[in-house]
Amino acid sequence: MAEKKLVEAITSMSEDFAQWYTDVVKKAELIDYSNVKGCMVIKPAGYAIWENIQRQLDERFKATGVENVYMPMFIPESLLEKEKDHVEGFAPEVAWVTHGGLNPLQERMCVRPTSETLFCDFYKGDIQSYRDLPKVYNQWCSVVRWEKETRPFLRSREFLWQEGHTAHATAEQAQERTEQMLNVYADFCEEVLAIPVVKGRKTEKEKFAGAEATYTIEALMHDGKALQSGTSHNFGDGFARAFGIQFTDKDNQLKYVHQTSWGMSTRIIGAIIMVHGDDSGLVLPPKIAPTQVMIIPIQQKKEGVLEKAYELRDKLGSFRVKVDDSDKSPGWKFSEQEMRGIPMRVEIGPKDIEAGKCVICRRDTGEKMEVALDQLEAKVGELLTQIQSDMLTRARKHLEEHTYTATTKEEFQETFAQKAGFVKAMWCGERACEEAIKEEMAVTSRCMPFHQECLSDKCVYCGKPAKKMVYWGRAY
RNA sequence: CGGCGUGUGGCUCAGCUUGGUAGAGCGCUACGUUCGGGACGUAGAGGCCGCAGGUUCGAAUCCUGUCACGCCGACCA
Repeated sequence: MAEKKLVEAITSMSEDFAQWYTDVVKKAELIDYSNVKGCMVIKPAGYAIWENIQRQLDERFKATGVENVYMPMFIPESLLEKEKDHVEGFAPEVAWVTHGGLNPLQERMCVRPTSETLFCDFYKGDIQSYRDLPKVYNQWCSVVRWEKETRPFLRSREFLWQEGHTAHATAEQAQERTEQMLNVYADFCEEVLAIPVVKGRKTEKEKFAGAEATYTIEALMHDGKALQSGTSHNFGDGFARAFGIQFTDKDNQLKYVHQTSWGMSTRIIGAIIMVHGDDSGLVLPPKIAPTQVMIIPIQQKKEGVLEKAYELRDKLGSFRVKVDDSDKSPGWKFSEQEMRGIPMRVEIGPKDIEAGKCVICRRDTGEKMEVALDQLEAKVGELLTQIQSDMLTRARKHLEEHTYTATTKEEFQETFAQKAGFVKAMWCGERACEEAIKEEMAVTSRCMPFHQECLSDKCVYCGKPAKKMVYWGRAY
């Protein structure tokens, strides 16, 4: 992290974390607020991050056999209503289309809040035989949920995401796909975004409307709040029964398919900001940064300086490099590069050219060093790799240092009163108990991790026999 | 949905109490000097004061209504 605060315009994290977040989002020019409440304008710097996420995630999907499709953005009311739990979960937050031009519609349609019902309606006609299975489809699209309180990336009324929807012949295959995709998300977060996550299963209370089981990856933000960063659901044959999606199996029996769905959204950009950012602005992991290296010429009007800068850019052609040749002062450009989170900076001026070297500076640590021009390419490659891995190490340390345990109710309350982070504690498995915890302490169960530990044999809250260890926390 | 608050150049805001015909800083444009941590000078462009009524000789300012946005709560992946 940079030693001192270099940019006055950004509120420091310790002063007001929410304001810091808003300042970073604006100063890094990721978005602009629009005149449509709860909807944001994603600007080039923000959209380029999303494009990198899309490209790298899509490659990982395709490697597991996923095919992309596109579904309608409208859902007729009768279709949305077919699965009871699902409609109950989403009805309070859908936007309705009631007119076509000047005429009222016979049946109103909602703008998709998620597309399970559309995929089910499609699969119903498209699947007849076991030979048609599995279906492993995904779509990149936007969805609409009429949120009352909105924040850039974290919760907006329209957001971009991908939603995968699969249909399988057996429950085992569906479960396997559910876990496979959760692992794709977790690996992507750690390897590309340098964000460590906790993998686990949601409780009944927190699971997706209509799912049999919901799995999640939970990340910990710098302020100690949790952010659900990706989900994967196993629907069993619930939707198949509601929609009548049947196939004839090898044994000539008519059976219902088993389905899954999984998604990751632009919300993950909020996680990148809140996991890696510092008081000078955004800090992007090299693998996701639209620009990895910014070359800043010093005294660029002096003969040969700009030419040298362009020459270095061409020499660094295997990375994503830009030259800031605007007529701002160097100090301005430094701040700009820092606010935007560009991982590395190269300074090149007349003195450097004469000495055959340049100055490079890491965004994550602020460390500056001199490098001979003929070693620049190797050094940049080496440092970008180092930054990526250091960022993950730092984030992992933060996660570990802000994960606490509690075995008694007093300890549980005390920890949340004094610390911000995850608290691992045993739970009896009863919904009423979970609700009481939320009511009394304003924390929710984040997940029941795959890596279970036995901290005690009693529920941390009610003292009844414990069934699961749960990660608890305050969430975005 | 409930409580509070705010609408004045692109942005942040002053002016409103006590009506007299719109200001500052930043940003923007042009030219020049600068350039190793947000440089400076000179000249310039840009606003029917959220909207609609009303009071008045005269309204950014007073009155009524309305719309939008923000924050806090409730709800919510």
